[in-house]
Amino acid sequence: MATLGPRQLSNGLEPHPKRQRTSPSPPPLPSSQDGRDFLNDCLPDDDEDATSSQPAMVHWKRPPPPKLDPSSDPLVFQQIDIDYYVGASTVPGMPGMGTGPVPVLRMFGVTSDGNSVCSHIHGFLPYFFVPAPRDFSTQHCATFRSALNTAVMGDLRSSRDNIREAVLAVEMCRKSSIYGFYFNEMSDFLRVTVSLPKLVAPARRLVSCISVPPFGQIDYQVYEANIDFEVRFMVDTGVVGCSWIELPAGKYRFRNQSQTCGTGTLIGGGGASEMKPHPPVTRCQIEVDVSYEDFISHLQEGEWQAIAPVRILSFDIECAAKKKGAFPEAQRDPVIQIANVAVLQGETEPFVKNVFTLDTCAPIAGTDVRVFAPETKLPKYEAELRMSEAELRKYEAELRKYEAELRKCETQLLKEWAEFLQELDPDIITGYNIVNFDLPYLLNRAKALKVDSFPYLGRVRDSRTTMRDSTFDSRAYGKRVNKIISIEGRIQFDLFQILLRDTKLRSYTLNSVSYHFLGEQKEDVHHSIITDLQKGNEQTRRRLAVYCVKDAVLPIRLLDKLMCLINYMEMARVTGVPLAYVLSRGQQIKVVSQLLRKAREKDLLMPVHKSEAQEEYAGATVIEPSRGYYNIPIATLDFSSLYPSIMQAHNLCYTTLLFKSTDRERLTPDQYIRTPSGNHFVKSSVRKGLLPEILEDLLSARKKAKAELKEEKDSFRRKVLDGRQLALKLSANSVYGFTGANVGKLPCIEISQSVTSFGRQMIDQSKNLVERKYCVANGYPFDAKVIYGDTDSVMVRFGVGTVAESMELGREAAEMISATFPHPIKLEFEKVYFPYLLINKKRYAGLFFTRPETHDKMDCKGIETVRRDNCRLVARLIDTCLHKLLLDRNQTTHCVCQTEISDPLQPRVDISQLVISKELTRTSGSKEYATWT
DNA sequence: GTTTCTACCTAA
DNA sequence: TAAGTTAGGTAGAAAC
Repeated sequence: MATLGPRQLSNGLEPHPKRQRTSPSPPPLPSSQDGRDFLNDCLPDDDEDATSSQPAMVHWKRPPPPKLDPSSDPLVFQQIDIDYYVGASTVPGMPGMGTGPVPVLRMFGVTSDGNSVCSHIHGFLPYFFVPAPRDFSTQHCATFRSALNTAVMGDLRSSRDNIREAVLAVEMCRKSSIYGFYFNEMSDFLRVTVSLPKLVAPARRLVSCISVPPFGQIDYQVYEANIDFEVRFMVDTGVVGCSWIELPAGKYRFRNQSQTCGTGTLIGGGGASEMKPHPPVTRCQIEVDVSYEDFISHLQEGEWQAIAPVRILSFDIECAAKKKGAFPEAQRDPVIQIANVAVLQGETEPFVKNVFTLDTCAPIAGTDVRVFAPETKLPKYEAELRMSEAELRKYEAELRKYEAELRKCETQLLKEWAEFLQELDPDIITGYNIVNFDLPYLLNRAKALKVDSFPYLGRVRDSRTTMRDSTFDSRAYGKRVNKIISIEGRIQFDLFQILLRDTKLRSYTLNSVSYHFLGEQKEDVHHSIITDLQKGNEQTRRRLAVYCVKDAVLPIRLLDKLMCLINYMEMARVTGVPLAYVLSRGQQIKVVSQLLRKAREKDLLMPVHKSEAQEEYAGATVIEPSRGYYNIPIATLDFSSLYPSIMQAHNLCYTTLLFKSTDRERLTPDQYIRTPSGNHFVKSSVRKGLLPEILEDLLSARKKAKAELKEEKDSFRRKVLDGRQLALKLSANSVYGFTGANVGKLPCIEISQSVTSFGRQMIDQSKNLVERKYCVANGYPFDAKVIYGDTDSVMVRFGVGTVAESMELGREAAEMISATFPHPIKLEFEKVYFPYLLINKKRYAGLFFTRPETHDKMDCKGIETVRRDNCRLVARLIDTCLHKLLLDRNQTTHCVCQTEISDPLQPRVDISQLVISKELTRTSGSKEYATWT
């Protein structure tokens, strides 16, 4: 699938009419302190074309959409956002027709030619299940529906919003619960369909309150009543996040290409009643209607793995506080600049680079400067003492006039920026902290200036962009307070939030992040001088604009380097959730999405979990460390993907869990297992668990990523592939976490405690096996000893003196031990540490060898050097100590240490006793000093 | 002056 | 509403 190049983009497009080139030949760029023009690195110069009246970076409209004939041409696009709205019923032959408002799903996406698409999807309705009462039959469905409908409608009272029917259908079906093994037997369930997603909650609550004769009131366990509507839809229609969607010819209907769809066929089957086409409601180039039963979601194979030429806009704003150095307030302080950079996914050069400036600004090479300047100039201010009263009054009047004009300019700037955004029509909006700063500031500022046309940044024309606060509290990510900004159809891909989620850095300023990932500093304009630069002249404002543009360029470059978009799209595809979920939600929803898909294939239902206080359960073993400095090689053996492999090997799943001893009695002993924690599960020969299947999928995807990693030469792309395989591993690991999630969608302590109990048993067994085999009694020169181990690893001192010998024994031992465990459990030799400093549980360091010749790196775990809750100086000091201890063993320091390390096997040096008194840490100039004892 | 609890962060 | 897990080190405050 070819991506769209800039050449095609500009084809036939006029430059933006409002744009005025500020100068035909830009003056020289200002230089940074070291004399190097730091911007040349990222801003391509278009000087060669300086005399042209159509400079680069001004064509931002999308290519014109092709003329499609819906009766013969399919419409194919990559969907990037899915949501729903409540609208009037439009599709004939669907349940709920004519009963009032119905939910309509919406897919936003991009075609391979770079056209934006919105597809309204009709006819899909929310539902949930309850077990059918004993002796229930189809003839009872109507009574049941009516009783529940009455209850829900009564519950709605004043908030009915024209809803005429709440419960649309009650049907019988054969299903089984996912939770527990019931001999593969199906039983009768009732599928309750309601007219709107928001009615699921009251219906689910009231279903246990109604009395349906002759069954009476029943306290139902409800199933799948807690599934997000989008996820429900995607699971049922086989759509995964960011998949390619094909609307076959004859199955969809245009809203905005009246010239090509004059007599389009009706959606939902050849009824005689010709429908009037709906007018378009979005700003997408192609807007269509389709039935939820009539589209194809392509599996991510072959050409359907491609990524459409998605438009990414990065922007950054500058605002100037009235008071120097104060934090700007949108109520009072103006937005003085907005820089915008746009690229197509897959390309490195931006096709738009501009900056909106309040007041004049000198030209910047390669950047379209759009000036919003007042006619009058800022009046010259002389020191008060020198001005006469008349002069002062005149000055103040001029100042007021100037400021009023400036306000008008700012209003215009905001207005035109919103228009620019709509014309550019980005699929992805990025930047640095845009969600919690730039966007709220712009929205608040537009409100303060009464720019009524501003807060319409989404793709739905009349839908206002709104803001609200939300808190995200998870044990894994901690508590986070964020703004939620509604920009329908565009994904807010805030790089700051992404880095906060995916990385653990000491500092998250754009500057330090750029340095960390791009090896490049951005020279910060300190916020205290922004106001002065703005109050200066067109050159000082230009300087500010250059920084502003750079702040918009950097997120794009970071996004590209870290391959964030691709990785997130991959994650959405693998786990099946919408792209936006990967950014804004936790791990659980991904597991739920996968679980629901697998369950659906087998007619299994997920119960709604009633949250009650869960018991705590035991986790992993940490082998008591034999603390010390080891001057001989230590081999490390690891179980790869321990918990996932345990779940696979022992078929641990909701669907294989045996609750009652009476159930076990119906099985032969070879049909089930007892886990070390005393729980029982049927073997895969009886029924294969869903969780093991999901894990197989994830781990095979990981294998693929690792294979690609092996082929990849570019070091940064290697890191990215490494990141992907790590993400898949994390996803696989979170399957275990999901079953143990205390406040979760479906915790199952039997599974999680069985997993950890197997793990404990395995690490014990590995320790025993290796120590029992590699001993003097068996003819080996030394008694091997496991000096440490944590969860899935054992560190073995074989006693041999060389890395090569240690590796040889390590490989052999790993193979020997692996053979004692069922597939796919595998203990692998991973590395040798030599020398190795074992300080404490979860605190150690060593030189890391994967080949006998040279060490790969110095590996530090849990020590101050890798922790972020101490000052950098402490980390550096400890790092130096570790270098001296591990690397310069025969240097001066060695002597210092040597007095304490007489016998390498007898620990003397305990680095944890190096106490650093942080109070004595001080800073002088650019250097830090520490006093330590 | 010791023990206990809490916050924070990391290992796996 | 939605939020992966337990084990465990270290530092400093609070409790005894």
